[in-house]
Amino acid sequence: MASGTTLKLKQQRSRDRREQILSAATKLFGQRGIDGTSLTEVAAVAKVPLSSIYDYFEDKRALVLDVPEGNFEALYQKTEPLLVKGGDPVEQLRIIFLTNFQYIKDNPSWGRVFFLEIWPSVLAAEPRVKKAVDKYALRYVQLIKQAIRAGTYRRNLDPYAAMSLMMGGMCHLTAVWLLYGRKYDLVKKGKTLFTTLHNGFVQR
Amino acid sequence: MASGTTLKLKQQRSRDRREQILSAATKLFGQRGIDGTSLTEVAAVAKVPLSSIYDYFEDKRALVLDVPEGNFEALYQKTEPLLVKGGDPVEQLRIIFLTNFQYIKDNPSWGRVFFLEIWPSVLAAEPRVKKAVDKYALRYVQLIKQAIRAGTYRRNLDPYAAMSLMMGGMCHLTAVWLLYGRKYDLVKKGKTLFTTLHNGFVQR
Amino acid sequence: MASGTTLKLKQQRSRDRREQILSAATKLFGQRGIDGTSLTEVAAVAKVPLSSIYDYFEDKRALVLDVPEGNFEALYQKTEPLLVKGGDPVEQLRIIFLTNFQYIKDNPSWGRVFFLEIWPSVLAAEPRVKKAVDKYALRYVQLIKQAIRAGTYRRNLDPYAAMSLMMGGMCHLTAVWLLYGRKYDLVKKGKTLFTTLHNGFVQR
Amino acid sequence: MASGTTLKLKQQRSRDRREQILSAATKLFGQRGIDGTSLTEVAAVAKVPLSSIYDYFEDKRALVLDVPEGNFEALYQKTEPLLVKGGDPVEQLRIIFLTNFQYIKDNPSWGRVFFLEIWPSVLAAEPRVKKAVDKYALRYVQLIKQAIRAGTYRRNLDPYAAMSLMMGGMCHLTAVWLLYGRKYDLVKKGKTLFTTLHNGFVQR
DNA sequence: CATGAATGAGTCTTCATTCAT
DNA sequence: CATGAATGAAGACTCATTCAT
Repeated sequence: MASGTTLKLKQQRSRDRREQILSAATKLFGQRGIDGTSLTEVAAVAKVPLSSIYDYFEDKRALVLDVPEGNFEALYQKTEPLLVKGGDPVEQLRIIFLTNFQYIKDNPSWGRVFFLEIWPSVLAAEPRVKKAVDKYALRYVQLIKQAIRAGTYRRNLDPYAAMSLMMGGMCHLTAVWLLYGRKYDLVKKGKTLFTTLHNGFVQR
Repeated sequence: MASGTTLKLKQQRSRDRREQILSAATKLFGQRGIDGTSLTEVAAVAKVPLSSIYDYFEDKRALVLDVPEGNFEALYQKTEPLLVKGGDPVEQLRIIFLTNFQYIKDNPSWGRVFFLEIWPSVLAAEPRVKKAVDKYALRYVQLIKQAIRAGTYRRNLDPYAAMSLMMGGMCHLTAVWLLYGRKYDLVKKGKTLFTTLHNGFVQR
Repeated sequence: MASGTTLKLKQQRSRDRREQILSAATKLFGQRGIDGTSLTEVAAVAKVPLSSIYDYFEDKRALVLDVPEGNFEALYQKTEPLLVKGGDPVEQLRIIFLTNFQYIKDNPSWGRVFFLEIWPSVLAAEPRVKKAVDKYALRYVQLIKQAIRAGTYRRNLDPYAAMSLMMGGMCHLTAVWLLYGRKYDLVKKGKTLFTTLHNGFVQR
Repeated sequence: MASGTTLKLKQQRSRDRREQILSAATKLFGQRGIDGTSLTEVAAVAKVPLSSIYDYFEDKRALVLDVPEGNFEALYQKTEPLLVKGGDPVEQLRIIFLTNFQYIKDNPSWGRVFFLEIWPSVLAAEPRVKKAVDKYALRYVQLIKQAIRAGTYRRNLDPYAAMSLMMGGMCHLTAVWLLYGRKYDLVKKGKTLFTTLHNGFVQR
């Protein structure tokens, strides 16, 4: 029993440390960029010995890749409950889009890392991240296709171009928001974005 | 006479070397990222001794900053002749937007550096680059405003959101195009983008 | 117990390496000058990897500054036991002066670095070194003042000029001794110096 | 004739440039130290193309060595007229000593280079400088010996130790004067130094 | 003599990563 | 699992010096 308890405690502690490291990494990567952040710094901020990072992550690359993965997971968990299964595809698109803005607003560090570091970086070609991004993008494409089939969006709308506009717009808006000091309400601007795009997508 | 010729030859040679370095840098920065590219590599690709880089650029930062500046210059020179002064603002917007896609298509290296490295990076906060980018973005904003005033675009269109969609869409489309091996016609996709956005912008 | 022993061993090893580096630096700085000595050379002589130097010293400057500091400490520890507290100020002056010569004789490397590199260099303006030097010089001044008050040294003796003569004489004598191959007995010459100066200082 | 005139003009110009370079070097060496000064900087201050330095000096070492030599020459020319041939050796010693202080006061740059850079540096072992310094020092020794023979200075005075005190005192005083911002009258302090030393040298 | 341009050899410094304990 | 210490490999940058003209 004792050893079982100890084990659990240890596992808990392990998870905590892992989180500490990931969170420190996210913060620092966002602030100074991935290449501008040394593992020594990550360790310092995470209050963990440098070499302990290697107990949780294979190497720096693995750590970098885990940052978006964990956040994508969290984003999904936030989005899922809000989606009314079988509901209007456009409404679902709207929810997904805006929830993402909300998530960025709540986790600007991650926004910074993802939109200014990971996504643009060649790492997006990195299978693990690419898969997550593709999966996310694919969802947009599918909902757009559904909306076309449902007759809400026009027949000749290119679902991929449409998705590019949604993701690109989000990326640009977020980048500007971050670079200029988060002076306005990101989610509100996100709504404007969605409306404008929606106007361009609908059947007349 | 002779010395004049010599001088010209020398100046020509200098310009050439500078171009070689700049071009090597653009290429490598796009391929491996700015931080992932060492000046040693730049020198090797440019077929110039490492220390010669310092004859033309103050330091690495200066080299990095010169990449977008030079290309912005070139982009302007390509765009300007195409613009019919006093013409329809929407048509001008279209030309500027598509010329940019054409330029990227012709200079994918630069597209890579700019859209995947410089623009998203904190460097966009770098005065010199920021100025160039702002100037470019402002042009979009102004034309959109003109189109609103002319009644072509709807009154309640947020010109900045609209610009974000145009630039973000371009960025995303380019990134995907680059990351997935330039398999399709970028300019054509750019046209689709413009049409879709235009549809969302117009007055009904 | 075991871990205690291990810790001590580790600490011992660390101290040793630090000493090795410091000693190599002292030697090389004296031989080739500070600027003429590369950290690569220091590492080689200390038989330590170059990057390990940075485990013990912040940077080259810190290493340079640690050379005089450590030796001043050692010099103090040699001098202190010899001073009879409350004794004759002139006798104390004599002891301090001659102990320094003895220390130089025993550690010519340090003499070289200190008198030919650090003291004359602008580094003497470096707060850390300046403080140590000032403290040392001040001692001379105070003892001279005491001797004046005691009536041993003449009323109109400028204590600072007197100190300059003592320190300058030591510096010059040491430099010559070093540059000309340590051919004579430094301490003996030091005694001559002291006597001559003393003659110039006393009340008649 | 014409060519002769041209030649002379050229020679004059050459001498000027040489002086410019030497003067710039003296200034910069004094300010930043010899190793801290690059030839590029010397060229910039001397307003001469970098490569022209090599038309006048074999290499940096040669330039460094020429700095004290030229100044020793100038110092001699200042001192010589003041010396009454065949006069009292002590008086001559005094004149030489004080003229040197005056020269330093008038040319603090040189003082800095010589006392803080060249003299203490290993360069003093450099034959050319060593010779000049030795010659200068020898003069002191000879005058001191004369004073001993004349019965002014005591029989058992070690002329070399006496000289060390004079030169060392001058060096130390100058260094302090320079490092602490030349706050007091150097020549006046020099007089105090001489008097004190003289007191220690004389026969009783 | 004059000089702009070029360059090779080095310097300090950083950092991801390993390993013994 | 934990961790302090160690290190190899590399990077940005400098500078004395050369050379073609």
